[in-house]
Amino acid sequence: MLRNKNQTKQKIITAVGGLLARDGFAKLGVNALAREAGVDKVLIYRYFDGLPGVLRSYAESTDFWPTPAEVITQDLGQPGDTGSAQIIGDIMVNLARALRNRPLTTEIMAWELVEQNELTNILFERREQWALNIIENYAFEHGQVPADLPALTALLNAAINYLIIRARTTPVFNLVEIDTERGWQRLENMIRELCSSYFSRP
Amino acid sequence: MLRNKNQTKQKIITAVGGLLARDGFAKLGVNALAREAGVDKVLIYRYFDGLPGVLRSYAESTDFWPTPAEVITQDLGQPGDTGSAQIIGDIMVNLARALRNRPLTTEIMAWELVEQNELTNILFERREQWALNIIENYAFEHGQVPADLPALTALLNAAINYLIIRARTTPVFNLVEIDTERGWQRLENMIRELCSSYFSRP
DNA sequence: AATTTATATCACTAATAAGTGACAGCCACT
DNA sequence: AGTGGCTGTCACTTATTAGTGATATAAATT
Repeated sequence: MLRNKNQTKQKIITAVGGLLARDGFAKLGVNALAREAGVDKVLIYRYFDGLPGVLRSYAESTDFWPTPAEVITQDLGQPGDTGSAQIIGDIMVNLARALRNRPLTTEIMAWELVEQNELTNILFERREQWALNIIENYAFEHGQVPADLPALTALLNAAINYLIIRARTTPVFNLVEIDTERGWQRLENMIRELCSSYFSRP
Repeated sequence: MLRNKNQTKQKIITAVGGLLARDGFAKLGVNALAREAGVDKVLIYRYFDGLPGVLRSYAESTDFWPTPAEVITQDLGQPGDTGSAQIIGDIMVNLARALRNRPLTTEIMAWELVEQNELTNILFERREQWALNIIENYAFEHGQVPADLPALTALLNAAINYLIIRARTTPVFNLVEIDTERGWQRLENMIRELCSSYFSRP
């Protein structure tokens, strides 16, 4: 027993990530968390005032969501800019790849579909902010937003989220392998093709 | 107490639907089910050998998934046929509408993302079968399948599923209202536009 | 060194879960 | 009428959950 409050708090917060990654949100409870952290559960109540408080702290301590730099690989409106369609397509493909490398975020995204809590609320806010930034950047750099950009990104983003969440437990969706690189290549190609044909429609 | 085995079994099966619709899958357990059905829980074990057995029977007794007729409103390859793009777009929009009218199916689709059981397995099989039919019909009627039809329908289908599941608990996704007719109009338009521009790409 | 304060542990309650064994009552058939 | 089997009820065990009050022990302050 380390008589060190901060270190104990840290152990608890770290254990949240461990539990989520290993057993998923379904098994995340006060007892399990205390066991995982190797700490008495009373301390969860004392230091965090219960599980929601732990989640709040955990949310602040981690960055679930990809950074803008991770997703926006082109300088919009700059010399290298290869055009609207490719930019949006790139962003979506990058988002898909970034999320596929974040099993913890995936887990929380799944959670988000079942119940709302501190973690999922924060994830929600960040995503909305993220979407807003893309729209605003795009509008700013290109003068005007085409047709219904929010609807386009909402659809693609929703598809990506679903397939990534789904891939945790199922290898195939609608005849496409969602657990292999090959399958995701097909999906990425389709995302790009959809963007490019949408932006160059008559 | 009705001394009638079949009627009791029926009450239990019906109660599954009621519980799912009202409280969601998270609260579906043996005790809750017995309470809902107004039946002693021992009978769940005697007649169905536990909860999984009930789910199996329930799955056989209900049709979660939209019928082909509900989704395919055009006669493919017939005089009225308005072209590849519109057909696929129609199918997807119809699917979205059909699912939006099936809160129970939505609930089970959400469940499907969290764990696998008899119910979700059956739903999975039907969906794959459904997708296969569309592909085959399409290939048959139009001679050849364009580019990567499975990837296209997988993406659109995934997007639809996600947004419908999501709408249970959240009104907005990526700046689009997913709990109103107006928001879904935007999404439906985008689905159609994506299909039409994809099929008419150079 | 003695006392106070912060840190961690223990032991418990109350609620709920899945699952089981023994019993009560009705019905049909002998 | 009596017997056997089917239908339903009750009472219980075991395990797990969230949450709380009292207590021990290490560290800091006096």
